[in-house]
Amino acid sequence: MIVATWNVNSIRARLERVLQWLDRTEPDIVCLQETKVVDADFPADPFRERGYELAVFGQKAYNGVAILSRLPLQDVRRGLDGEQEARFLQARCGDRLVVCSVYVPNGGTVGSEAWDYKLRWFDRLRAYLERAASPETPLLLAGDFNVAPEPRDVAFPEAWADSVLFHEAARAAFRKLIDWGLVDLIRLHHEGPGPFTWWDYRNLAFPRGDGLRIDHLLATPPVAACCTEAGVHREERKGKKPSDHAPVWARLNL
Amino acid sequence: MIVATWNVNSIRARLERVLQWLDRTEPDIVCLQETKVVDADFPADPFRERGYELAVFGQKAYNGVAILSRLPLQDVRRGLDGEQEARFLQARCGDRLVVCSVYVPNGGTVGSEAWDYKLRWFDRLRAYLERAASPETPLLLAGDFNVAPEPRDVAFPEAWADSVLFHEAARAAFRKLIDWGLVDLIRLHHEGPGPFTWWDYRNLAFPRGDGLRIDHLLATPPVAACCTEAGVHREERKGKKPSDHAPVWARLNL
DNA sequence: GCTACACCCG
DNA sequence: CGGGTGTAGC
Repeated sequence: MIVATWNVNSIRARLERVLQWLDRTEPDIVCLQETKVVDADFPADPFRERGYELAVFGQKAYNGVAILSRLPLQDVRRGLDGEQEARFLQARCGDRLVVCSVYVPNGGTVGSEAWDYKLRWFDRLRAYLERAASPETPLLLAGDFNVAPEPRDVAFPEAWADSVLFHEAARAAFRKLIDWGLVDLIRLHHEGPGPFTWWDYRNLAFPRGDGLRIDHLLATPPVAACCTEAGVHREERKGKKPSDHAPVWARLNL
Repeated sequence: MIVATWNVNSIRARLERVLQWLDRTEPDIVCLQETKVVDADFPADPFRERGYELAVFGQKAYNGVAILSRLPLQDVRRGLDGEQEARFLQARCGDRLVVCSVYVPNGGTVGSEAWDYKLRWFDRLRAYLERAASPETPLLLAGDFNVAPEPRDVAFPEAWADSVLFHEAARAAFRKLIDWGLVDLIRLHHEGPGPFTWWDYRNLAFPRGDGLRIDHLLATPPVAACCTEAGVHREERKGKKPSDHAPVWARLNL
């Protein structure tokens, strides 16, 4: 089976591209972020027509997460410890695999209130895992973590050193999450540098090759053990009306 | 030769549709209205590539008129008696034919200040013709006049009787303009009702057939005498991203 | 740059 | 409804 995550930067603005990618990729499970739509307006029908069950958790203008699954979706949990922002959505796909679609706060600028919120959000996510999950059971955390964990995850690390996406404090928060018991599926199959998953819309970042790897598929060891392949669909950052993020995918021999 | 007028409701939003229509229609002269763009941002290159000379007169958010011509453009005049609003543009196309792209004020609501301005604008246009033109020389006034002159120019005349587009005072102002010495080229070839040129974006006006004929090709007798055919490209109101206006065209055996 | 949003306008 | 404007967020 194929699992994937994609920050689509508005599911309504991106619908045609997402559907075409879906038809080409045929993933079994997809986590979406920044859907930017309230649940009543989520364009569910084209996904249902393609055989997916949906769990959606949206809000008015920002954020918004969703899970598409060809396996039966159950035990849906919306929000991290009952927060109102639509950044966390969990569901069980099929018998055992628990999947979380995650959109970590960007952090604004280093030192801001938003920055504090981002670092705390990592702590709260780790606390949630400690209390509600176990590294021994099949769990997939997929989403936009807004952190490039290591220098090889940044095309020009020096230029990004003080940014919210690569600041040492954000990387430390990400590492603490990993240390709970998660495996970075991309790094099982790619040494790097890259593959990158995000290029700023501004400053010609994509043509200049100024990418970061901030979208991740993180899984517990029983899931990671059966990951045979993983990658990034970089071509989705090209052409007309791309998201600023590319999809990240992994093949699981479950 | 073919002459045409089209209120495009933003040349930037409509560019692809206008170019495709141009390639299919191959008009020699086109008057555009509601280009909604300052001259520096007018997308001139695709028109030049197709063999047109351009005269443009635009402003920031509203209005904006342009003339495209395969014949040499000369003697360009911008604005009606030096007004700032981009509603009038005149040029000579080729040796003798003078062409004006005209965007008459809508008029807001009957009785408003905008309504007064609309009626006066017609007076000023007539005064301009009296002082600067002659019914004996080749002149084409093409544009959105925001007036349906007669009941046969409105699909549901009773419903529109008190509107700014069909109010008796607006029709009288239009008639006075015609009486200077202009011929309505569409009415040379169509008895009506219709053909209509505008359907409100709101209230499902197009599917309900609720159209008005408010865009006109008005010409002096020497031009009208060689008009062999005229019509409205109603299909341009269909499909994706249509303008609310359809192009009006005429064939001149000049 | 490319999303949203609110507002103005026909 | 579908253009324009501006502002905010990333």
